[in-house]
Amino acid sequence: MNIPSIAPIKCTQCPIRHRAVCARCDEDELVLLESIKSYRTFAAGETILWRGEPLKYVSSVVSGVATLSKTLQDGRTQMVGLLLPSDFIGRPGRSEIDFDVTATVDVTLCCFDRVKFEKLIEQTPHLSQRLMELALDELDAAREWMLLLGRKTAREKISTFIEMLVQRSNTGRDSAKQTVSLHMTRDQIANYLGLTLETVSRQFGALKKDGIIDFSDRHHFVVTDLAALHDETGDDADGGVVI
Amino acid sequence: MNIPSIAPIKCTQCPIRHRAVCARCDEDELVLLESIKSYRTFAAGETILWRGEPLKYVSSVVSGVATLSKTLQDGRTQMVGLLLPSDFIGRPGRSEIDFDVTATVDVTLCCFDRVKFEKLIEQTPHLSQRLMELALDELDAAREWMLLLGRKTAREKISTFIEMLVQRSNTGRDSAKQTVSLHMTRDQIANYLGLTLETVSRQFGALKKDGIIDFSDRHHFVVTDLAALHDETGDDADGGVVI
DNA sequence: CCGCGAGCTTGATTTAGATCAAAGTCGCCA
DNA sequence: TGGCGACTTTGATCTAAATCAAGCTCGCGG
Repeated sequence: MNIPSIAPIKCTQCPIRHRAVCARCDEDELVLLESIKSYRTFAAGETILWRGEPLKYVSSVVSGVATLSKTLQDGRTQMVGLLLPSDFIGRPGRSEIDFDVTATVDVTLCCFDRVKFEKLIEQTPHLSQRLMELALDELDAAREWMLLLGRKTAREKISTFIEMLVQRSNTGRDSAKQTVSLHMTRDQIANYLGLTLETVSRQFGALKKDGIIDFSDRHHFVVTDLAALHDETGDDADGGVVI
Repeated sequence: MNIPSIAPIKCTQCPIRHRAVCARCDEDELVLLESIKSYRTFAAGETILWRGEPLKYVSSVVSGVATLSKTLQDGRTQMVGLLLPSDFIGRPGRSEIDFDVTATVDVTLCCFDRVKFEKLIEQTPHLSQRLMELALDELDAAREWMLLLGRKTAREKISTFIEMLVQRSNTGRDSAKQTVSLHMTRDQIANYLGLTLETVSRQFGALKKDGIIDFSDRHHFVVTDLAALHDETGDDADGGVVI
């Protein structure tokens, strides 16, 4: 549990300044936010929030990756969201959330006192506008995932997952063969895709055998044939981009 | 195609006034909305919007039921949302949507010119605040559905679906045995639950045989044992409500 | 350097739900 | 009033993925 305690960053120098809930805020608004913010860190594996726990803070992910998951009576669980830097946790106007939030790698959060944040939202259109955008983006992602969970085969699920990782790691740079890192265990991937860990393992094996991906070790691989990968996702041409 | 052409209603007398995107607006703001609104009706079965089609309007459902659905290359489809009165269609800042919207029964929409609505949002915090709430509510529903699609068995899916219908039809009144109406065909239900229509039919049959529900005809039934129904959903006690 | 344990792979078997295939029901229009 | 077509039920069979069951790999602490 040796978590590096990060010194609070000035909002103006914050790495997620232009994408987080504060993206549209001007200098004056940032000052107000700055006055109610504090940083918190969580080690990989730690639970950030339990389902039903009273929400003292809402927050933005500054660094790391966290997951949202829901559980049935008998313990079956389904991941219902993946939080990356700039994503928002919590919702104004509700004092608890209906899923668990867990850090998959070390996570740093920028936390705002929930009640104060709610008051700020009433007075700061830039905040509610941005939060609306973030919520609508997440809604789009959730719907894409519903299609995957409801209708895709195991191979299509894994291919879609890999394609998503590639798109995420292609941050602007040339889209040539890049090594993709899996920060999640097979079990977590299974949880995300609505599969079992054995099926995940078998499908990775099959894609490797078919010459579509190539593992260097269990957590790193290269996509050797992006077009073939896309064909395996079941999505129609260029998912979403209009021709 | 004999759609009753509804005369535009004054916002102040609108049945969804207190729940739709305009819920938080004051009298002055309503006047502005009224100036850019128009009504449109769609017959049962008609497509309201095609995926990728340029969005000229955003709108609120005034009456009827519409579905959002996504389709894979080979035609498999998954419903990703159910729109009831007061739900919102479209998103400011994006000129198209990534799913089809279809009327399941006759639908009336209150439409706003998209570009004008976007400008109004910039100046009207009450609109973006409400739209944020609506989006967050839908996001909660989508996540609940992801759990269902990813992890529930056919019987659990059908039971959850029925429980949802009961909760919707219990509008305040005493929760005694009420007749529940299915406005959807078996095929549409299958689409919603990530099943096939045969499985839906068999599970309805099984629940009837087990004395949990009782059909009067194919589209109307009574839940004879609500507690037993809940036990079949796989959810833990009282789904979401804290004790 | 060894051994332990978490995570992963691989194989055998089972099963829930899909798929394929009739036949039954019912509203509706001619 | 009869028959067509959309919707539904029911049955037989098939199959993708779950489940059950060993082993394997590899990083880490003693």
